[in-house]
Amino acid sequence: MGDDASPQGEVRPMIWLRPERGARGPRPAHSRADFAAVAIRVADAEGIEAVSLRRVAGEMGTGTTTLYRYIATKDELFDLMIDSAIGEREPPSPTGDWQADLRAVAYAHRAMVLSHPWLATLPATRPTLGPNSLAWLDAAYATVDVLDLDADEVLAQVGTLLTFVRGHVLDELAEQETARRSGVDMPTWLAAQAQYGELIIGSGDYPHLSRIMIEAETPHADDRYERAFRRGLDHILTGLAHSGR
Amino acid sequence: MGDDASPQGEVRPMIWLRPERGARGPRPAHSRADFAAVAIRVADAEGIEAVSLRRVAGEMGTGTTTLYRYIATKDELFDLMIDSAIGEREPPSPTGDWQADLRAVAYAHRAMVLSHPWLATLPATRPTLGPNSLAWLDAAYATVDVLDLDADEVLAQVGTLLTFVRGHVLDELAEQETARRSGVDMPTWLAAQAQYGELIIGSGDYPHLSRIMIEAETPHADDRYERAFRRGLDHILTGLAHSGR
DNA sequence: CATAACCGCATACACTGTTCGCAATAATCT
DNA sequence: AGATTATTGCGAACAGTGTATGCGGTTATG
Repeated sequence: MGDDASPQGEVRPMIWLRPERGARGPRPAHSRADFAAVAIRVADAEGIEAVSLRRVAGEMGTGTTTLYRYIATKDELFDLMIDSAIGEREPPSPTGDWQADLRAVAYAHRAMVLSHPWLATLPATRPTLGPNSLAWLDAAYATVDVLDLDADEVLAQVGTLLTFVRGHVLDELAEQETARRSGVDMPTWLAAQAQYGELIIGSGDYPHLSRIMIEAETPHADDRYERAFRRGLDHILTGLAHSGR
Repeated sequence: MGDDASPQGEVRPMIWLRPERGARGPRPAHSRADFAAVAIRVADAEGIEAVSLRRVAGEMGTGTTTLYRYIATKDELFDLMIDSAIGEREPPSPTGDWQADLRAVAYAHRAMVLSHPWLATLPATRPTLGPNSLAWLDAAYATVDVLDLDADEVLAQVGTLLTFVRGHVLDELAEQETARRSGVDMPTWLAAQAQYGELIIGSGDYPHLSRIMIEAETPHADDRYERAFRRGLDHILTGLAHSGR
């Protein structure tokens, strides 16, 4: 019988494969980029949870379901937002010093996500494959392409780095995002958090955790995330340098 | 007037600080753990998006709004799920070989998330601070506590590692999760994906990306994620070993 | 010039998280 | 003991969501 074991029918081609407008009908009044732009504005100002189809449509003066002439699903609107935001910046161009270049890519990536916090949470389990995302990925690969490593090694190295960056920014944003979503201001939230810390230490369980919380200075510094990021990068780049043969 | 500049009122204490039941009223018919368990069952079977308050309540035979006697918000149900799932496994106990121990922690963490895919996406911007989560964190710190590094170094090292693990598992799950959510089976989805790959290569933009896609062998291997994970870990551990003085 | 494809949109549907109010219950205070 | 008070379970209702369907007007193709 062969392999027609697939119960489901066709896959809808992803948005990047569908033409922006059909060849027949009237000229569309807007563009994908338009909708992405206003959605980004809303997300930046009020958080990703404020982005609803009705809101975006309203903000642009069109009927709600008009959006479905441009996207097939809300997730596709997110795809547009992501790729559009990534397109705001040019990926740094390689200088030949691969360590410095990788650092630059990492910092640029971090800056990008920090300026659009919703970027950190959205692509969680959705690959971002729009043209701008691909350009950045290409740039990342370009920086290590000067070494003559085999392709698999390059893949692993860039993968490790980008993976770390994403994870780090998630941590970095967790704090302020949680505070924002719970609707309290940072000082209040930090105080509540500190109180819980005391309780953890006082409980006597978690001895190692407690020691760190007491002794470490980094968590109290204003630039703690900056420092954690640099240190993490150091660790990874050192690792890369020592394993490239 | 002092510093009442905080416009918002009180912070609702997080769920771990509120008693499981009040001292006054009738004995509750269920427990937080009960609700967490059934929510986990639903999420495992049908994905996190199938977890709604009505569904969980119905699955347990209670009225929908009864849930609000146990949790204050849906996010808190997620908190319970996360900590409960983490509690299914004991964190590995240190042997003294810190490199091997960190590896063990990393692999255990990965296994945990792979067995409950929704764990990867949920805690995105929400810190998980339940008792079981804290126990795991403590275990992670314990493994590197044998070295006499200063607290800040420990913090950075463990942070780097866990950050990497989380990011990696997100990648690892992205593929199957996207396929699942779009409702097609893996072969169909992979075929569609490969077609897009051809297009990327054919376009001529993205030269470095294309080279990797063509030359690398890892992406075609069945155990590609296994290998990527081991390689990433190698990079990081090497980095840690060389920077710990 | 008929036909077919496409745009914008109003209506409707099934569902979501959450608020409110009320009867029943159990611990506490007088 | 009896009155008081905090809590539990829950039905009803609300404001909001993403999306399917169908219809009249618009544009290009045969």
